[in-house]
Amino acid sequence: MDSVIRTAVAEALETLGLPEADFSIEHPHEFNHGDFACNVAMVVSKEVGQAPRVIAEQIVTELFNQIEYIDRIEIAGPGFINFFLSRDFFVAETNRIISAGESWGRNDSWEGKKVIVEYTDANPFKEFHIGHLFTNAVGESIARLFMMAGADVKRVCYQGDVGLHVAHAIWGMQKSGLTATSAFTAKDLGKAYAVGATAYKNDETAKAEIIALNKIIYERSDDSVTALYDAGRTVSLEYFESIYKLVDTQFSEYFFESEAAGEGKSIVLAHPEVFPQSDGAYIFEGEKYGLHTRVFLNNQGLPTYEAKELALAKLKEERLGAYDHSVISTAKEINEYFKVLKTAMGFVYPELAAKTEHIGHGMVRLATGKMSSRTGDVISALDFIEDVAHSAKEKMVASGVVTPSSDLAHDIAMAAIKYATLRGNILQDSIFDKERALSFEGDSGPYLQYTHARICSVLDRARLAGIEPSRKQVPDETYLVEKTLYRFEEIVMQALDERAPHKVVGYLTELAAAFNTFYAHEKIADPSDTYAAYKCQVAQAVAITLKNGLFVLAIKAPNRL
RNA sequence: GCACCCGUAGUGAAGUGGAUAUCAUUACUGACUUCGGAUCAGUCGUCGGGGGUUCGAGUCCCUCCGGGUGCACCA
Repeated sequence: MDSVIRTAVAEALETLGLPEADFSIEHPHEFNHGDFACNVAMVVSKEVGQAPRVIAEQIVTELFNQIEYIDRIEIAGPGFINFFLSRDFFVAETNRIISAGESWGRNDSWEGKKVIVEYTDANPFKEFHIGHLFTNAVGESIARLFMMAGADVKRVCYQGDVGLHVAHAIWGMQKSGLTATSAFTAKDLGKAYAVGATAYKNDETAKAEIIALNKIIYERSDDSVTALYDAGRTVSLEYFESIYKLVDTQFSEYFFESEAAGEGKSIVLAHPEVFPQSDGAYIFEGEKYGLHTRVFLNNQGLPTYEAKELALAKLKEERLGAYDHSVISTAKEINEYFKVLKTAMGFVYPELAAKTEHIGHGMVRLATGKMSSRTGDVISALDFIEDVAHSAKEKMVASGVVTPSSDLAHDIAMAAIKYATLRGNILQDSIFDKERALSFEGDSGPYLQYTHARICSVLDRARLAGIEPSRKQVPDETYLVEKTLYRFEEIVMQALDERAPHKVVGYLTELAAAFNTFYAHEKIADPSDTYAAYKCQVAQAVAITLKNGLFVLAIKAPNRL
C-alpha cells in the first residue's frame, strides 16, 4: 500500500511541475493522523520557495479520489499529508489474513535461497547458562525470520569440545575424583571446570599440568584421559539436547571444534603469505587492515578458535551444500576478533567470506557484574527455566487449574523468557532480572499467549452459538485493532532486514493490547448482535497474527492456558 | 592508551531526521447481574552536559562526562 501511495505522490509532483524529491511514506504515531503520512511538502518547500501547507494542498487536490482504498486525505501539522484507508481495505485485509492462515506474514524475499544460521554454540564441559539462552533466542528468531522470507534455513550449532577450557574441566574432574564410570552430572562438570580454571590462573604447577593435558586430549594419547573426556562429552551433550528441546530449537547439523581443528591447521599452513610466523606462532597481521593481530596457530602448533572457524566455513559448505548466506550469531565480545577472522577469510575463501555475516548481540549481565563460568558465577539456564515454570504452575493453580500440565508450564515459562530476552534491541546488553521474568503481567510473553488463548476461547463459544466468522455484515466504524493487523507483513520484513526481532515483539504487544481494548469494549460472541460474525472474523485474524508472530519468536501459542 | 557499542520517567524498554517523545512496571484511583481479571480505563513521572548541521534533532556531526566490550598464543 505504501508503494501505491508513493507512486501516486511522485506522479502528482510531476503533473504539478514540482521537483522530484526524496520523501517518506510512513505510519504516523497516532491513528488520528491517518494510516500513512507523507512529508513530501516539507521536503520540496524550500526548493520551490512556497510554504509546505500550500504545496500540500496542491498535491492533495491532485490526488483526490485517485488512490484505491484511500478515502480521505488531510493536511496536518507543519505540512504532513495524511492518508486514511477505507473501510473496505480493512475488511479485505481480515479476509486475506484468514485465507492465508499459517502463511500469513510470509514473504518471498529469500525464496529459493539457502541460509545457514549458526548460534547457541555452547561449549561442552561448561555450564549452559542464561547467556546461552539469550544467544539461542536471538539466533532462533533470526532463523525463523529467514524462514518467513522463504529461505531454506539450516540451523547449525558449533560446539567447542576441545581446547584449553576442556583441559580445565578434565583437570578439575581428576582433582575432584570423578572417573569415566562414576555417575556425574553436567553440573559436576561445570564445577570441575571452575576448579581447573581457578587453578590455572593461580597455580603455576597446575597451569603446566593443564597445558600438558590439553595436548594429551588432542592427541588421545592417554587411555584414562580419553575415557574421562569421552564420558564427560557425552554427559554434556545430552544435557544440552534436553535444553534445546525446551527452547524449541532443532539443529540440522552439529559441528565440533575437534572436527575443525585439523583442517584449520592445514589451511593456515597452506597460506604462509597470509599467516606469517611470529614467536613460534602463526598469526594474521590485522594492523595492515586497521584491525589487530590475532594468533591462528599457537606456539605448540595447536589451532586457536580463529583457525577452526576458518575451517568451519568450508565444513558447512561440504555438509550442507552450497549456501547463499551464512549468519553467525554470538555475543558481541568477539566482534573485533570476528572482523579479523573475516578479513583473513577473505584471502583464503573470498567467496565464502563475502556471504558470511556476524551478528554480535549484547550480553546478559548480572546485577553484580559479568557472569563468569571460570569462577562458577553463572546462572544455569535449566535452573532458571525450572524456576519460571514453577511460577507459571502456581499462577495456573491460582486461576483454577486443578492439575497444571508441566508441558504447558514450560511453554509459558519459555514465553516469558524469550519475550524478556527479545523485547529490546539485541545489540544492547541486558541485566538479568529474575523478579521481572517471574511476572506475567503487562508486557510479557504470557500476556501474548493469554490473549491468543482468550480469542480461541471466545471463538469456541461463538461457534457453539452458531456464529462463524464472516464479513457479510460489517459495522461502519473500523476498530483500532483492525488498523494494526495488516502491518504484520511489513513488520516481519523489516525485522529481518534490520536483524531486529524486537520489532516483532513490540508489534505483537501492540496488537494484543489493541485486541484487549476491543474485547473490553465490544461483546464479540453475542448472538443478538448483527455484527457478531464480523467481530469473530477480526478476532480470528488477530489470533492467526499472534500465533504466526509468536512462531517467529519461537514461542508456543496454546489454545488454553 | 587505542578501537567499537551504549546513556530516554524510580525501574526495564520503544522511537527508518518529523506532528503533543510511546509502552510496560512501580505508587495511587476506578471497572465484572456481561464472551478467561495473566484483562481494561485513569492519575503521577523522562531524552547525561555543552556546542553545531537542518524548515524540523532523542535520532546526524564535534566535544565533555558516565557505563560496557575488545586489544598475541582462551573461546
